[in-house]
Amino acid sequence: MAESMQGLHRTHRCTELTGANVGETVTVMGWVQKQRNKGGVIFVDLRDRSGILQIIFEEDECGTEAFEKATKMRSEFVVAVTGKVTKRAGSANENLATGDIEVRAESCRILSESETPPFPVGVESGTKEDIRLKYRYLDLRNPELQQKLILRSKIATSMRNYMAKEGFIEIETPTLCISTPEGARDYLVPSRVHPGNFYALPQSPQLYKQLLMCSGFDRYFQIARCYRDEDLRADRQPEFTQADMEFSFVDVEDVLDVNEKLIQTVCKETVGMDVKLPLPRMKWIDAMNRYGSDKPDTRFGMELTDVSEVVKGCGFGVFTSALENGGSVRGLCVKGEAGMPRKKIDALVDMAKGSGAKGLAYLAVQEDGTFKSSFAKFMTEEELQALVAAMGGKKGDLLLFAADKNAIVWKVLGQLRLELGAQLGLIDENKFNFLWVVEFPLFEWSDEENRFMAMHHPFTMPMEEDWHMIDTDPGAVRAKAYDIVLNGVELGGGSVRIHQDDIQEKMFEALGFTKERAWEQFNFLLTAFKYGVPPHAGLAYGLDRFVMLLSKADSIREVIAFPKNKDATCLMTSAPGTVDQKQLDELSIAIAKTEE
RNA sequence: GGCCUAGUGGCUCAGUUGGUUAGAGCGCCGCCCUGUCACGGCGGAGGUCGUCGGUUCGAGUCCGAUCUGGGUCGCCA
Repeated sequence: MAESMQGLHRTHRCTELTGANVGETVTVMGWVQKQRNKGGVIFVDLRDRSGILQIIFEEDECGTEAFEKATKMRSEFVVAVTGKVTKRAGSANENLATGDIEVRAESCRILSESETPPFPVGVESGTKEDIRLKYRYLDLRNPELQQKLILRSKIATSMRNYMAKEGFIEIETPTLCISTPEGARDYLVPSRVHPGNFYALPQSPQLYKQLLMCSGFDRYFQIARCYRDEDLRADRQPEFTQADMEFSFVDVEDVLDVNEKLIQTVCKETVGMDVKLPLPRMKWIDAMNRYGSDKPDTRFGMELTDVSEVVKGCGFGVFTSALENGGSVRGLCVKGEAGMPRKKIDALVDMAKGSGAKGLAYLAVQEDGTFKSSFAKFMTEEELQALVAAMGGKKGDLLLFAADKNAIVWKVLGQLRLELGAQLGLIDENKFNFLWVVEFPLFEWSDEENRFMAMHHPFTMPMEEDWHMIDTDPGAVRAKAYDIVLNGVELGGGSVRIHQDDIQEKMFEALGFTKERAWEQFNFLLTAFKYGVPPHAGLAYGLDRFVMLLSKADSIREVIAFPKNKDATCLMTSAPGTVDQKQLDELSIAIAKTEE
């Protein structure tokens, strides 16, 4: 029987009470974490979002009625207790913030009873994630999870405050938008009023914020929900949150400068971390050459080495044919791992194949100076020695090589590097390495589409010094685009936008758009640009990832209150679900039968 | 869509080369206990091993399919 709380007022949260409150009569409310019945005395650990407080029930003090209720209290009952704060008579509990005090109950109410929960609540239980997601509201009672959401709130608040102070105006943009073709798949929303027409949920407020610049808002900021209908990962959800900004009358430096200070401020205010400025910068090409990634984890070394020149003309066909096809040969030097068991090496080879390599060549420099290698027989001793020297290989080192097109070699070795870094414990988990990656290519070639695609988006400003190559060698043109990377995770990215119509036209041309098609798809933006557009630039953070990293969570799901699983299903609500025929009819939608 | 991985009482797990009534800890229920806080003591309930099919005298244990969760590749301008 649940009781009313009529006439009761909570005076404190559990851990708001300290020794200073001894003697006060207080009323606390929360969930029963644990009841310990000693017969004549009952202890109840009461939990609220602040933490845990011990309540003690003794029949002489609280009366028979309250004592009887305390007897019935079970885990997750919601109770209210009024009593006097006292120093504990017994020993203190050092594990609790309130471990030296307790509340001696004078009366209590059971506000809500609870069935036995499906898994232990409020503690680390090791319960599988699908069960926890189904009962997310219970899992969220866990203090660790609560702390992550509280940190999220602090980060968002800190960002807002900073941006406001810097003169940014927070403006909401629509979530019912027009679908645009480039980029990720859109989530579509059918229009009832316009049968056969669809809104798209925004993948980002990109175009709107550029229009706001056209409107003269000068500095815009928004914490915006975004949607992408692509397959999920540990750090990807179908809906996620961007901390989004745009500036007028600026260039790259201005954007980076404000954002460095933003990062410094947020880190200091939320987790007390000091971030030294300026943040390091790395050109995209250097990031790829050194780390095989455009979001390098610089917490450890093991950088890639390009040995193309060294193996040119050697006897190993895999290497030479890769070079002949315009590719490269690069390697990783894994210190002290010459003795790595064959099985582990094979696993690395499989991993390399999984990311597109045809194979992975290895060479172990054994302690006696001899080589154990998958390709030594194809090369002369001199060639091998030169290769080892180029790699900086010493006795006891394991050298791994990939030979292919640059894109594949980078990817394979970049991934192996991360895997080995993790396996060998090279990563210092206490480091927070922020890094700007700048001078991204403007385009990347798509084999699938057989054309150049915008690496960032079609409104990204090329670097002026590269513009002359737009016709002759578009792949070599760099963009005024930048990413902010933290510990190997892309935290955010942005660019300077094109505000000159001739450049924009050329861009569309390079991307294979006809003028008509470009106008068809981006009509509103291109029209707006005809009426006076300021030079502008911006950046957006993946807020979820930011929180994930600052809270040291393993998955973005831990910092989102109600996340979806990897198939984009909500295990709690079962969304997405089917709808009534009536609803479909109103939307003029027929479901194509899917074969079993 | 591909690959890897897991699926045994409410939770976390064990389960040997396939062999009689499938185990443990926690939790749960009952009784006892006035200083516990991973409380303690005694007693008890609860699973047919994700599902379907196959091999076998016999399957949690082998095979096939399938479902569900997680990771990953493709994908994510």
